[in-house]
Amino acid sequence: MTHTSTYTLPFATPLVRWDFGRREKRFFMYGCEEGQIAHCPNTGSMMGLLDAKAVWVTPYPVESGRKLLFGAEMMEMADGTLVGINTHLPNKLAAGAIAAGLVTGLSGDIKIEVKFDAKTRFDLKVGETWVEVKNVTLAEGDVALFPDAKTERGAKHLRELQGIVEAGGSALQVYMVQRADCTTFKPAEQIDPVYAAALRSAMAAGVKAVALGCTLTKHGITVDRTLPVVV
DNA sequence: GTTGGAGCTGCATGAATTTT
DNA sequence: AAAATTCATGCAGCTCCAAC
Repeated sequence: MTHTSTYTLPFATPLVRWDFGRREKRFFMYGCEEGQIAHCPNTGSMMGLLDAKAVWVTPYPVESGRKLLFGAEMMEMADGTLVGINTHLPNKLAAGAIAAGLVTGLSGDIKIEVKFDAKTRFDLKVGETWVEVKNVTLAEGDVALFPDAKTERGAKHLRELQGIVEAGGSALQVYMVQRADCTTFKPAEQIDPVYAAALRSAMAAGVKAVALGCTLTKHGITVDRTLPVVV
């Protein structure tokens, strides 16, 4: 490959920057000034992101009916790195990136939130390949890490993907790295060794894994490169 | 009888706060 | 010290009723 295609997901309106105050009770992001309260759309622990110097928020229209008129989208770290925290976006980003041809060896119709059986659904199905997407926000140096907290579910998903491959199917795990300062991806061995082992096992069985890197601005998120997955 | 949609309930989420 | 509660939101899975 001599060049890489990209995919950009623009924000509906440009984000607004607040000096970061604190996160409270899971759902609230406070700026430093009076009245700066935003909904936090990230269900995770957000490890490493809560000493940010700023939070970038998207304004919601009054007629949206939301109680909070802002939603947090990105954290700005001390070194200026922007980290996307909206856990609803990775599926769209992955679908767009795949459609744009960023992931080699994948083709066919892209469907979102596809039922696998009565209990399980996967984030995407591309042609005959089942795809699970994870949002990555944690990094150590230039290494992106997942998960940022123990995730039994995540390991379960990997075992399911492995089951698909062992039954003769095709499966892919996508890590959507919503920050621009990483050059490789690794499972977070220290945080969740069970997950790391499950990833190695799945990959050995033939589950593909790819990490996609993003560049973020107040106008949108661009998926612009792949990162090597090192296990 | 069958289908579709509106509208409701309940679940899931993590951590601080409050109650027991 | 442990258990329950709270917070906003999205979504799955219901029910109910109207339109065929």
